[in-house]
Amino acid sequence: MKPAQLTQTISDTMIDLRKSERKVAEFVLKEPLGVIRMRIVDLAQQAGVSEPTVVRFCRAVGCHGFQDFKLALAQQLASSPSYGQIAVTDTDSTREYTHKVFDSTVDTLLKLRDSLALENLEAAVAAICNAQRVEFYGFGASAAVAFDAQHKFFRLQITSAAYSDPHLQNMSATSLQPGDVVIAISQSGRTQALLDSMELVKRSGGIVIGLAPSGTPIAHSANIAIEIDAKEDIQIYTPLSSRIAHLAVIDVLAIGVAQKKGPQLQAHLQQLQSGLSSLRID
Amino acid sequence: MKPAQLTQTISDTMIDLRKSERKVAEFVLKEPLGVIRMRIVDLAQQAGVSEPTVVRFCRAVGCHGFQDFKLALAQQLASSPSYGQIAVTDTDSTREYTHKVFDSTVDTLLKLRDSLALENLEAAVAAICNAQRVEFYGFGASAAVAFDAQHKFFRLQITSAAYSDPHLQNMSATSLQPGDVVIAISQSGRTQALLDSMELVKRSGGIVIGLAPSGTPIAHSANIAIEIDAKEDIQIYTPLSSRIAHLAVIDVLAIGVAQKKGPQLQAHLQQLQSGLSSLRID
DNA sequence: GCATTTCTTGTAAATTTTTTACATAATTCA
DNA sequence: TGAATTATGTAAAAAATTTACAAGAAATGC
Repeated sequence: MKPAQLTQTISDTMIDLRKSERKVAEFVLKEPLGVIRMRIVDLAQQAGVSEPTVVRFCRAVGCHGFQDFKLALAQQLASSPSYGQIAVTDTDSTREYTHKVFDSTVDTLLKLRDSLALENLEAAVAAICNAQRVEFYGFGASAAVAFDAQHKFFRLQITSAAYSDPHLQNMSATSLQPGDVVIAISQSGRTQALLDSMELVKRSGGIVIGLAPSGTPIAHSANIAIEIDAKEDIQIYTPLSSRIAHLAVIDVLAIGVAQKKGPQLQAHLQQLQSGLSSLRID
Repeated sequence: MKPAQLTQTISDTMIDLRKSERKVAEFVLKEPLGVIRMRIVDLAQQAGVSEPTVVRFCRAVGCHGFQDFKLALAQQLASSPSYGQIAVTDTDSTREYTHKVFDSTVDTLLKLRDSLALENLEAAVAAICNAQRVEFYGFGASAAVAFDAQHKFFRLQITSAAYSDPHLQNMSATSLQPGDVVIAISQSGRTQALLDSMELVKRSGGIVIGLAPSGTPIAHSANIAIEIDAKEDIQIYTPLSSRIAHLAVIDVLAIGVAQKKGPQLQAHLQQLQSGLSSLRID
């Protein structure tokens, strides 16, 4: 019924439109973000046509009326915030680049949310719950993610460790028991040393969960691949959003495990909390 | 400005609402998908209240009026298909909590984006650019943030270190030169050991940038406070979103520094990139 | 426990916004 | 070029939203 991509429909319908309706179409495509806050009179004026023409345009693109049209447009724009150009330039003000950093991060997260393979997540959660030991391997920016993950899972009463040193990884990998889990984290998906460690894990009978971009060697090599295709900012600084994307996925795994472990955990966490409070001041 | 996750806002605001407004809130949360196609009369009737009450409800949750409210709701639903009526399947609960993690993270980020004190960010960037050394201190979950930050700033050709050990922090703090910068990261804002380290830094003439919730001792004690009030998930696990919020702020700082350092950096980063590629496979 | 004040909520009116009806202008085709 | 057709705008009607206000409920003080 409702076209998923309204702007697409508008482009497609364009040739069938009358001259003044086309003016409306062009204006909408040029400034879709502005349109969703406009009244019909504003849009009519700005497009240089009369109000009924706007209504006729809305009907022509398959909507029931103007309100209906705005709603559909708003929905489309909500799912692709990238409509507003996100790229930090030299001349950006503090406010601008702050917004851009947040917006692009949010954008990455929303896209990732909808592209995650749920069955792999479930498999990963199940594997983690069954493991005696859970370890996190990562280098560079992924090392910080690994340590964060370790901290988080440790709190969930899971024996976990994080290694960012290939020697330590190798040593630990060879001592794993069948069923133990290693989560290999890589933003590039192509780190040779990590692949080597993964090989050792698999030889020990361990299960490797890979957090890496799809189609990369690490995603292929993992027993359970959680593919994370965060749009890399190739500019000034590397793994920015992708790192946060990885953390979010770790969070999802942690929640999944927490849910599975159930209420036994609650008591433990409360205890932990009271222990921590002695380190804090009022 | 506009709440990203309207339903979240509605839940949060619920306690402040009057009885009949709450009826509207409950109805909206129960059937959000239906509401976006309703007129104000329909919603009023179905919720069992009068039309002005609906308008008052819309205002109470931060919208300008009913239309505005519907628009915001539509936008959220467009980006959270989980709200759509989907038959309960085996994968559904996974889907649900996955969405919750992402949605609440996004929510936190957007709220933070609009509440950051820009002038403090600018002051922080300026301080970092002037420093000979930049160090990151944090414990627990904030330790991972500190290491991530260290990694990021190191790439920007800034002599940086990260310590999550109070002894190392103290030793390093006493050896700082005036003008050097320490970024103290705390999700609680009340870690005693961190406050002690900060005191030492200040005695050495160093500048302390504090990343902590507003109104906390660490925020007060810092020379430049960047207040981060991420809604803590009191549930199963602690610092979840707040940790990502801290990372995002670090990103903003890094961008700010990168921008100030200007193009001289570009060449350096390219060099770095080619160096890294030897560690990766094709 | 009653009177007074304050806060809630609905009714009805006013305003705003959208849509329809119709007339005029523009275009097409013979 | 002129009749027919289509396109567009004007103005009025309808619909929807918002405001003003009054009645009712709850809370507070005496």
